[in-house]
Order: sequence, then structure tokens, then C-alpha cells
Amino acid sequence: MTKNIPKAYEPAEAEKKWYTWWEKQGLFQAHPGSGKAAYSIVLPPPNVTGSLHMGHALNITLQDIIIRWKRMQGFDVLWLPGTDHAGIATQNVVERHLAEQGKKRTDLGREKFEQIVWQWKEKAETDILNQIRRLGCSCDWSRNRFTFDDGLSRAVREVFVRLYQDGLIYRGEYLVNWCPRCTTAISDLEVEYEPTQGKLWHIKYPLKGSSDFVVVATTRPETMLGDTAVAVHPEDERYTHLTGRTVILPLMEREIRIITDDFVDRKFGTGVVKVTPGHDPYDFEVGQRQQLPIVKVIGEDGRMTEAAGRYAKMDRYEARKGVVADLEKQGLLMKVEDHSHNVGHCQRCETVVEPLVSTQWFAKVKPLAEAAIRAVKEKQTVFVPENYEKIYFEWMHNIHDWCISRQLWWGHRIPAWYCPDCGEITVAQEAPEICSHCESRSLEQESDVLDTWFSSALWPFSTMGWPDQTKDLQVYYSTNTLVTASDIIFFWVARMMMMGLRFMGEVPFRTVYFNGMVRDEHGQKMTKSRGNVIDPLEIMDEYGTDAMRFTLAAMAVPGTNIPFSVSRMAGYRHFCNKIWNAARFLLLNLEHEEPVTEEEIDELWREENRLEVEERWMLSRLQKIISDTNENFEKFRFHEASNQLYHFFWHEFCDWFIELAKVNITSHDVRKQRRASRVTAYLLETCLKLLHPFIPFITEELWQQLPHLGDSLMIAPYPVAHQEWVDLAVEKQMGGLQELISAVRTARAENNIDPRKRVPLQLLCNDEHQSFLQSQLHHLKNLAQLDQVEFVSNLERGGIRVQGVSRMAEFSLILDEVIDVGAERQRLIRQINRFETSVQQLQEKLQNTEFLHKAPEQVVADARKRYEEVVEQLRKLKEKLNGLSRP
RNA sequence: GGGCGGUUAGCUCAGCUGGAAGAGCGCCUCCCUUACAAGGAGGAGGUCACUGGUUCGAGCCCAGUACCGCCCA
Repeated sequence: MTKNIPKAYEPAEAEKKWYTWWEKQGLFQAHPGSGKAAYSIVLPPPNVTGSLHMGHALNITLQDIIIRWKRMQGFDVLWLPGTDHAGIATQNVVERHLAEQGKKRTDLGREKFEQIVWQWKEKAETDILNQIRRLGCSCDWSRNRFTFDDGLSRAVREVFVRLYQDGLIYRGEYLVNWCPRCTTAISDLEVEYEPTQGKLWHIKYPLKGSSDFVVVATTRPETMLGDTAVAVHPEDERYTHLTGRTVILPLMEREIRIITDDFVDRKFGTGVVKVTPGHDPYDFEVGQRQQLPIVKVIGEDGRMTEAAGRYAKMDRYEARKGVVADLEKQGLLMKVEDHSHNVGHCQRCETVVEPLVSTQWFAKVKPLAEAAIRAVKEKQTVFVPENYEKIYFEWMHNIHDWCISRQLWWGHRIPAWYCPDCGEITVAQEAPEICSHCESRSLEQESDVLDTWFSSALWPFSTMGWPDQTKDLQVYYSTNTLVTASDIIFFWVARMMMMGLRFMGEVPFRTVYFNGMVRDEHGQKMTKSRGNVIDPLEIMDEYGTDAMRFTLAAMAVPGTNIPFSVSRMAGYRHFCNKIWNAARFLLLNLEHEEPVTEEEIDELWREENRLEVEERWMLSRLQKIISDTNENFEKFRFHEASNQLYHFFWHEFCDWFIELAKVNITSHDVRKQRRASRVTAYLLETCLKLLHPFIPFITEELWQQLPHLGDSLMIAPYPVAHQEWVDLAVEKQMGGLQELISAVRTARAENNIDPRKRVPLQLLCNDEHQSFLQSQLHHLKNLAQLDQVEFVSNLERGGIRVQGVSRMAEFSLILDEVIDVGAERQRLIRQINRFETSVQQLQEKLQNTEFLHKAPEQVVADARKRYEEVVEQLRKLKEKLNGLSRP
């Protein structure tokens, strides 16, 4: 047969070809009316801020692996894709972009700015979706969604209105985290703390009507301008005499009281603390408890307010300097110490966050959290790895109200309208014509938008058409699995749990698999400044998508980060090439055109002597790998599944099976050739099926070239193990043969015998082994490069010999040229040393009566058997060594 | 301050229910044998961080110590 198959796999063309074809054939589509069991995953929507990174590549690959596996298992799968409008992040990216052109959003106005962001979104979304396609992902593109599209926006309004009506959303003036650069409130989660080397200023606050004073310690002296009290611990005996007295706030000359409160840490500073309810979360709480006035001295722009007196309009850090200098001048600065403390930064722009009092919208999530905790406790949703449960519970139990309003332009505008006439608020899904309280017609909509995570929280059901009762919701909700990065467990997973339970009455997903973070090969975070960022597109171009996917899967150990190694990926590109060439060999020798069925193989299996030993062995081993792979998938052990398949394909199927089967596959005996190539085709096809979820392109490309049933490997049935094809006896026999061949090869290599030279061999073994080896002589000769093989009752000692031992037989290689006796001696001594260690260990074990009594029978029996074998081999090796000394 | 994870070959990491220490890359020797040199055959290299405990048996379980990393406050 003349076939022209390239020697190396070229991914680029195959990837493009098959992806387009799969999509065109509609193979990615879900069929809710099919009546088949459903399996669904919603894609964590990437932000439309830019392009995908390795973290996305990992996350998306793992989902595709699961989805392809389930699809092949016959499920009606839905993998629903989409993107996230990512409010603050996208607004910032676009603003930076505008800044490069010397423009500001405020110059453009809200409407114009929104238009520009939409344009940005269109471009970014297209890029992202194409990147997902490049990864080979089999998402149902007909259901692609966007968190800010009409349907999802409607769901957002519905949820907002219902939570408001249920009293779970309220508006009020509280202390929030404020980013002076983004000029918006942000939630607690959006603040990132960094240990910072700062100072601790000790300031004297004079007591009213006395020359005495108290000393307070603070890390933020500028906030003293807003102090409305000084506090000590109620049980702090150093200060009991001061309770209730008044101090004069320096610089402001304001009279403030000395109060007591449990929150004071007696060990911090002097044990006397200033209380600034307007700019510190703890102080705010004290202020609420003790009804202290709030003085807001720092404004939304990070500059001091009028309330800061002569510091007004100064930047907060300028003000700090000024305050310190003035205190010093007045002799009120007692001392300054170095002090390390955590400073909160805006997650999106790294500006130091300012806690300040502001009117915002909040969601009361505690009641929702209770149901979400229960659901995980009851295992309605299972976390993989399990230890994320703890992290989740910890956060959920201590959950605080969620600040959901943002002073941004890009996002879902809060569906609340203010009435200037009566001052009341109307909250509604659609813009109301009149005020629901006074029927005034001059309503104004809230200008704030919602936290972007508010809409993400609805993703599992809003994407399926909620609040309408759709077929998709009915069939695919709850989704089966969520695959997500662990760093958004609170931002996203926890909130989806709460919203899903609240509005759907069911958990949003049955399993949450947390994937690790992709790091560089030394475990370092990939950052632009380190210059170690790997772009998935670039490496897909260079190594192929399949190689990248396989690498990610092979390294995806649950609960660990992934130190992505390019050299390792190169290894997996070689693996792809290995698959290519194994298939190439078979295809070049394949004479039949009809697909091979399981029935056909089963028939051969049942018939006595129809299959060669290596065929029975390989089929038997295949069953083990099939059941292991399915089991590993069930447990999300992708690294185990991929590593096992790698080893099986390369080191069992290629290194041994194909080498053994070669004779028959290339035989001129048509009957033999045909059977061998059909069995091999079956084995190869099964391997391609097993590997398809990991490496979809190369497997489809090769499968299409094999005679096959069905249109695409994508929808071929995933292999299921046949227990009746497991033949442990034949596995043992093959093991013996392999060991003997390896022993001969080692003996040859260590004696530098020309690998091409065929050498005669003598074998000494028992009758049972002899009859087996006799039947496998052709294999022995081929794989160990042997000439004549002779069974003897005594190994000849004369002449030039290299001798060796395996479990099945002793052997002697008969050479006609001088060997390196010294090297051979060394080799034997090394082997003897190894065996002696084993003998010693086993001896100790077997002399231990406790072991004999308490260990399971099987373990003891195994140890005994192994001991006998090892002792026997050791004896033989020693004999060889002695023989070697003789001339 | 509280919690979690890690420490196994030169490097990066596996090791799932405790029962003969593994992979990839790198290194050494030989071989371009008509599937594959992106290949084949063989080889070197490990007190599984430390201390104690449980067990017939510990890389794996328990306690403590040291160092590294992450999360929360």
C-alpha cells in the first residue's frame, strides 16, 4: 500500500482543520431534548480586559477534558461559555488606554465613555473566544453569554429588586473601603494587604485643665484631625483615673473625651488610642457603640477636607508630613518608632485604600450564607480538594455585609430611582414613570453601578435564561462541575452558592474542582516585571495545542500550584510525535479497510490459540489502563490519568507490544498479517479514544485515518474495561519474557557487544518455562539480537561467555571475541550487591514473628515467594562470578 | 494574631486505602536497526527536612522542631 504520511506530526494544520470541522458539524452543541442524561459545566467567564494567560489555559483545558470524556461516555453535555464585563477592571484598562491618547473619561462624559468600552469589549471578546477555540475547547458557542448582555442584565435587576423587597439590600452611610484613584467604594475582598515598613508616632494629647497629658500611638497621624475620642481598655489600671476626663485634640484644639472600650489592645503603644470613627473600621465600630461624632477629614479624592482646617485640600500624605512637623514644633511629638504594619491596597490599581464614611448600597448576606454553609456541610456540593471546605466555612461564618455599589460608569446601573420631591427611593426592574411614594414624575436613577461580582454570582442560572423557566434551566441546572481557580473562592464560588440557593433553591454545582495557579518552572509567580510570563498562544504555535494541554493536565495535581515547565512540554510534544509514528507504522502496514469491532476481538479472545501471547497480554493490560483512567477521571486525578496513559502508550504499547507484533504486522503470511494488524488497529484506536480528552487534535487526525465507525472520535464511545479480558497468567508470562530480554540486553550493553551483532545463547530453566520460551523464541531472538538459542541442562563454562540470571531462566551468551572480564565482573558484583540487600531485608522481615502473625496472609506469602526467588537468583549470580574467574 | 499547605534524584515535581522509592528534563555509554534521532538499548544518581511516637511494617498516621509559601484578621 502506498501511503504518504509525514514523519513528524505538524499540529498547526490539523488543529485548524479539525476545530472548524467539529464546530461546523455541530458537535459542540447541547441537546436538551435528547432524553440522554445531562452533564453541564459553565465556563468561568474570562474578563474582557485583555487576552488569556496560562491560568486560563489550565482552567479551560481541564474543563474540556471533563466535557470530552463525558460526551464520549454518552452524556448530553453542555459547556456554556461566556465572558465577564469585569466592571472596575475593564474600566481601568480602557481608562489607561485613553490616557495614552491624553484623554480622560470625565472629558468624554458617561455615555460616550460607555460606548468606547463597548467597542473595547467587542474586540476583547472576539480575541478571547478565538483563543478558547485555539485551545481546542468544545463549548456550545450557540449559548455564549456576556455578564452585561440584555438577558443577564434583566436577571441582575430581578435579583436586586427581590433582595431589596426581602430587606436584604439596603442603602446607608457606613465606613467603606475607598479607592481614591478609582474614586469608588470597593468591597473588603477587593482590598489586598501588604506588610509595609512605617512609623509609629507617639503624640501627646494635653488633658484639659491640667499640664498633664496622655500619649497615644498611631501609624496614621493625619487622621488625628478627625479624632472624636481617646480610648483606653476598661480594665487597664494605668488609666482608670483618666476615664471620663477630656483632652484637647492638638492642632484642632477640639475637646474630646477619654472613653473605655474592650477593643483597645493594652499592649499596643501606650495602651491609649485615638479614635477616628471616620477613617478606621475599628474606630467606626466604637463610634457606633458609643455614639461618637464622625468627622470626615479625608475626601473621595484622597485630599483633606474642609474639616481638616488648615490642612484642607492637601494630599493625605502631604497632610501627614504637615501634621507631624506641626506637632514637633509644638513639642507634642514624644517619639517616633519604626513599625511594620499591613496597608490595604486597591486590588485593581494598587493605590492605598482609604477607609471613609460614605453612602452606599449593601447586601445583607448572612442569611444567604447559612444555606450555603449547610449545602456544603451536607455534601450537596463537594469541594475537590476537600480542604477548601474549611476555607469556605471560615469565611462564610464570619461574613460581613457586602458593599455592592460602585461609583463607576461601566456596569449594571442600580435599578433605584430617587424622587427629589418626597426624597423616597423606588426600586424596580424597569424605569418607573412615577414615584411609588408621591407619584412625582421627576425621578432620577441612581448613578452607581453594581459590583461586577454581583452579576457573576448569578452566572450558573442567569446564563440559562433565568428568570424565565427555560428548558435549559430544567435540564442543566444544577450544573455538575465547576472548575475554577482557588483565588476566587470568596469572590465568586461562595457568592454563586448563596445566590443559586436563594433563587433556584438548589446548589449551582454538585462539585467544585479548584485548579492551582500556573507558576514558572521554579515556582515563581509569572509577572511582567520578572519577565517570566509564558503566553499560551506562543507556546501553542511552537509546541502544538495538544502538547500544551497534556502538560497542563499532567501537572494538575489537585491542591498544588503548577510549575509550568517548557522542557517538560517539549517532552510531551515528543509524546505526540511518538503517537504519530506508532500510528504511522500501523497505517503503512494496514491492509484492511473495515473498522474493527469489539465483537471481533472478543471472538478472537474466546477462541483457543487465535491470539498471540503478546496480543493477549496487551489486551489484558489495556483493561487495567481503561479502568484506571475512568477512575482517575471520576476523582479529578488528571495528572494520574495522563501519566499512566503516557507510560502505557510509550513504554508498554510502543516499546514492547509493537516491537513484538512487528513480525506479524509486516509478515507476508496474509492471514497472520491481517489478524495482527486488526488487533493492533483495535489497540491503537482504543488508545486514541482514551487519550482524546487530553489531546483532541492529534487523536482525531489519526482516528480519521484508521478505518472507523462513526463520524468523529469526539463522539465515539469512551472505552469501558472488559473484566473477562484480564488474563493475569499471560501477564506474568510476558513479564518473565520481558525480564529475560532486558537481562540479556543489559549483559550485552555492559560488555559493549555490538548492538547489531547477533549472538548465540544458551538457556537453562525448568520445563514449564522452557515450553513457554520455546514458543516465544522468535521474540527473544528479535528483541535481544540473538542468533541460535539452545536449551541446555548445564550452561557451558568454556570459551568466552557472558552469563546472567532472570526469574525465568539463566543464560549464557556465547561470544567469539574477547570480552572485558573486568567490566563483566563489576556488573555481576553490582547485581549481587543489590540482591544481597533485598535478601537481608526480606530475611529480617520473615524472621520477625510479629510480622508473620500480624501481617495479612497475602503480604506474608508474597514476601516468602520473593525471598525464595531472590535467594535463588543470588546463588546463581555468585556462581557466575566464580565461573568468570576461571580461564 | 489565627488558619492552611509544603520540605522525596542535579532541577521541577508525582507517590491516591501504610506492605519491594517514581516521572519529565538534565547527566554518562553505545546505536541513524525500513514507525519515530522529537528515536532505541543500557547506566549513574535518593539517611523521603529534623526529633520522638504509633505499628509486625512509616515517604505516607500522630506529636513536636526548623525552614519555605499561601490565605484570613
